Amino acid sequence: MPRPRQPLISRAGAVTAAIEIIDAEGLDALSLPRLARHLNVRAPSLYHHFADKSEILGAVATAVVAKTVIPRKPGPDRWMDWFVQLSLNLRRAVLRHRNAAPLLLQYSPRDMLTDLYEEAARFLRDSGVPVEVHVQILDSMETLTLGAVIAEAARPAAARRAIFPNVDASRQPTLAKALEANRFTATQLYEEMIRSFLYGVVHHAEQRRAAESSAL
Amino acid sequence: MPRPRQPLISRAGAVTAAIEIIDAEGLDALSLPRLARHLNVRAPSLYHHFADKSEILGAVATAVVAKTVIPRKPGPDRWMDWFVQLSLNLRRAVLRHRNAAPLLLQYSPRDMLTDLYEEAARFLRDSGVPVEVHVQILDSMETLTLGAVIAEAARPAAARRAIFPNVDASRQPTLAKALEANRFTATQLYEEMIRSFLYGVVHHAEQRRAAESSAL
DNA sequence: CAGTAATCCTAATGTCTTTAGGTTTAAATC
DNA sequence: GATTTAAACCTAAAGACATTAGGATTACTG
Repeated sequence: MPRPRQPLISRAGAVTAAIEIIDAEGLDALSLPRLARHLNVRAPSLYHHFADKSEILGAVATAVVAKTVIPRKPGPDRWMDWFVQLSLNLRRAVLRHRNAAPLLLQYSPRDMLTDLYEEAARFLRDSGVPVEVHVQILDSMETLTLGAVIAEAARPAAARRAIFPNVDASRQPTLAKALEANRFTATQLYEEMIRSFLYGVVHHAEQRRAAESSAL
Repeated sequence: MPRPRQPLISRAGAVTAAIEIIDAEGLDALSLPRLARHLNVRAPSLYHHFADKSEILGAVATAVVAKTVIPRKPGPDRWMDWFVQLSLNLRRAVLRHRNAAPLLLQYSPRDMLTDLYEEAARFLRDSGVPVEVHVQILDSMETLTLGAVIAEAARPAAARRAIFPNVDASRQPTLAKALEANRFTATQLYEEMIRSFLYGVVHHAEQRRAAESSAL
């Protein structure tokens, strides 16, 4: 076949098609022949636009995370809300393409997010949060958010409704009672996790400061 | 070749060999021919002991998590320490075979851990922690611990020392200062994350209770 | 307008997972 | 103890995949 008037493949188009396949049929279904067929093209042609398959997967990971909405900054007394909202937005973005979530492990978006972290660090500083806990907050927020959302996205469909699957009231009575007493949905559990963590960081840090200064 | 006097393959032996290969050469290096060669055997013979490759991977995931040491219970006033120690032990177990960590996503150990969660729920109850937050604690502890450790294990070797890679002091000055002010190692950050979260859960829950009762 | 580079193709290689079917021996049954 | 059954290995082969080599045609570039 000749070179076409207009390219049949574009990076963006290939990534979009890849995401469609992953969404519809899962990560394992994404093969180069499969992707090529979706683009009315042959598999080897993809190598003119990507070095190899992993480059495609990396681009998919980036595209998924890139759709995260960065919230508007509230006043300095509400900095926690900003982080909570950012986490929720990232969670949404990832869960929109939950089959692609495992890619975020291999193709970490941390490089992509460095500028966002600078912005966040400035926001923390301007909000009066002590600089000693900035890294703790940023690092933990990332592992927490990314880790939780990846783990949640990878959960099989069957186990998605129940928070704990396979709990037998006769064999795990205490756990069963705990499940009855729970009033949170999965999203709320996620938000509470973030919120509790942030609350814990500042208060725990304050405690330690007080203990250290009184020890002098 | 005839049937041997003693089986050449055992499930346990195959799993051990698989872990050795994964440790030494990574997850992608584990193919059935590769595993079979390690056992002085041919690839199709493995199908007499496992239904397919995913069953092997699942067994690997279980074996990795199974080495987690479950700490002895302290007094009820120190229940947080128990959870922190449990998380640290799980982290250790996973990081011992960090290349296998991504398997924990697909082959979740949650089924395996149901009895442990029952034990933990009883411990929470006996320690006087209100039953409404039991599920919150257990669920979050799992996603938090597993998510964080998987994310950390998947981090490329180059980025392992630095907590944030690719930070340029001229382009990200605030973040760079935050990194200077940080006094935690990766393990300590992990422990602090768990501890802050637990601290936050109980205090945040207390706050909400107080707010609700005063609203009556 | 000549030369170079882009964009697609077909063909082929080597690897992988998995199935089919054969052979020998161990275990179970009569 | 003889016979049957099932276990545990094998070779061969099918079908899918990632990737490379090399070729054709057209679009750009000077």
